[in-house]
Amino acid sequence: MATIREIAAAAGVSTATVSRVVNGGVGVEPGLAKRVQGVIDEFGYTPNLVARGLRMQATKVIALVIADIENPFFTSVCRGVEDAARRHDFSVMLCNTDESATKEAGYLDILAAQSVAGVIISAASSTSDVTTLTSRGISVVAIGRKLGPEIDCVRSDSHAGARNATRHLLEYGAHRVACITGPHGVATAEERLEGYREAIENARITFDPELVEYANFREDGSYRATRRMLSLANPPDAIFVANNRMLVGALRACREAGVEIPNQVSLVGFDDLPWADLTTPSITTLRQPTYEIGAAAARLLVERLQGNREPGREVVFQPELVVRESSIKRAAANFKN
Amino acid sequence: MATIREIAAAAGVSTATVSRVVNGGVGVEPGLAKRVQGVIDEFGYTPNLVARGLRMQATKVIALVIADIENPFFTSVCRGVEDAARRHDFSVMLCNTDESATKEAGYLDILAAQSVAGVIISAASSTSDVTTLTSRGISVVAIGRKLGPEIDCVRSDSHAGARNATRHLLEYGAHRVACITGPHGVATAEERLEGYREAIENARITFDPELVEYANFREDGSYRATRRMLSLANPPDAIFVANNRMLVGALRACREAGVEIPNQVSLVGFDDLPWADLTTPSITTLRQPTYEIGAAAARLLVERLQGNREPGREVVFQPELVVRESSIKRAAANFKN
DNA sequence: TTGAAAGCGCTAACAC
DNA sequence: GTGTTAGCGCTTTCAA
Repeated sequence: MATIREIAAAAGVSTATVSRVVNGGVGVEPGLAKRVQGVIDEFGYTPNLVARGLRMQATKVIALVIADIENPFFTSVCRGVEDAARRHDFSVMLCNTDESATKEAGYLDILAAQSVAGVIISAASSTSDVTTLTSRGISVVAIGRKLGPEIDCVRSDSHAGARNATRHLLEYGAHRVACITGPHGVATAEERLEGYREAIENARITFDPELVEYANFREDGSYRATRRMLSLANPPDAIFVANNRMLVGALRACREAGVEIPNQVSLVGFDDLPWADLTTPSITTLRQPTYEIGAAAARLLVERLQGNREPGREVVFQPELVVRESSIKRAAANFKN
Repeated sequence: MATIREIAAAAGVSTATVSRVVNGGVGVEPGLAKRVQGVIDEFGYTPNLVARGLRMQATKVIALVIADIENPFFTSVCRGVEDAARRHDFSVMLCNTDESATKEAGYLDILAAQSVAGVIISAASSTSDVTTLTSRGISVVAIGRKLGPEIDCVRSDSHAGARNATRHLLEYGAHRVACITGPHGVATAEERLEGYREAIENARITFDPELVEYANFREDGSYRATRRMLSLANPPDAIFVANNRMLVGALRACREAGVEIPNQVSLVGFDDLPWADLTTPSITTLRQPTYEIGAAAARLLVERLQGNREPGREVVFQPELVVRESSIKRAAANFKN
């Protein structure tokens, strides 16, 4: 691989001139620039990004740290980030923490040591510590929840979404609504539970702890939770499930138990699914603008990298309730019509 | 952020000694090593990976270049790669090419310039050129198809899988089997079509070009293809769909057309889906060991990085036909029982 | 066993 | 407008 020195030698100029040409050619006499560019093309020279990174103390890489790469929510966010980043010549390094605080901390160390330009993070838990990054001047944008007063954040309104979904279930004929939420200490999980609880209390229904379970945001967690709830002496007639992968587990548990959806148990999930309209019954979900969330996060980050020094900004999206068949009990639906 | 010089100064030793301690402490007197380590811990020093990368002309990063991050196949492969890579202290940089040769070429340039240790690539098309990487001594492992005699490859047997799936459809009562495959020039797409064709010809059925369509490996492509086929004067009574995202499109088109599955049209998809058992009817698919494919690719790559110089190796997995409801016509099923 | 010093490839003062 | 040169932080001869 050619280095800048070889190009300089071949073109009969200094490395500084080559560097200038590579970086836009400002302050280089056009004729010379053209000649140098010719040599660059001829050799197929590309600047060594590692050397440039060392010299500049910054790279053109932004990292995206997500909790679960197998969740369509995050992959869509990722596309949003990537498209926006590319427009500003950043490449995106994706790190998957598997919802583990340890893995997350490991990645943050590596990212800091790699001098990434900035980090977009969907923090694993409330104990997540991004000072590793911020203390070295690496900009951070949070997805999902606020990490601090000075850290930009893009999120959707989990609280309102959960409240609306639960109210919807109650309005459409459910009397005993359960909630399966994510892990303790995870902001989105807690907020969604809180929204559920608020809707329950607004409806003057006594909150029943038996109908609430913290699970792991994966299929297996909600599968077990749903099985338990269905075997209760007084089982729920509706379940609000706090993310999309858990919805799959709940659906599977209902199927296996021979429980009819929505007539015996209604179902609403948080986060849409690409196939939510293809099941029988189709699934009512809270849709979030996933791509836009990613794009907004990247935009905020790029602005920081371009020198923006405003205090921590926050972009909040409203989830949209997409009503499908899984939440409309027959009797209630008839009643409504 | 502390540098090696500051640590050296604080410990009263040379940077060489600090470097030795950081890298395992061989050849350093144990007492000294301990003292230096104390200072390192006290300062929270972590070596600058960019500087190390420049000096070593190699980083501890491997890149995974995939065609479609929204495809569960790739995300699962990704997890396999990541877990295997982490065990050898590599971090994984994920690049999504969107099935675009241009994006792919751009990423390969960047990766080369970043001196990544190695690249695992699911090449976008047959024109993919990895010499950018190999000419700089960067090891490459291909996923999906062989990129050259010296390049390791991990793939599943698309040809056999497609043949089996098509034969299965014919055995279970279909007479006019269609095939929706991926883009022209994409190896997996061509091989799956070829396997389909072989099964058709083995069954002494005349190959009908009307029943074959190249689409884009996404929902919308197969949606359009399915609509066209269903409106044919002599429509198919079964469709073999060459990947999982396209299966969704086919399913949706059948639903909208009011076509009953499997009795009017049977369906089989290549690649399993996390929810293939949850639709009504459930979907017959060819399951590939996705996680293992990723893990195997990472293993091959790490071996190369550790000095393995064998000629190009190939690991081939056999897809498993998971028969569910979408491919068993009622009459035929009765007949079989 | 330890240290001095060169140099990885690049950019940006600064000098001309 | 162009060149000289220092130095980013690290590893690694080589000498002591």
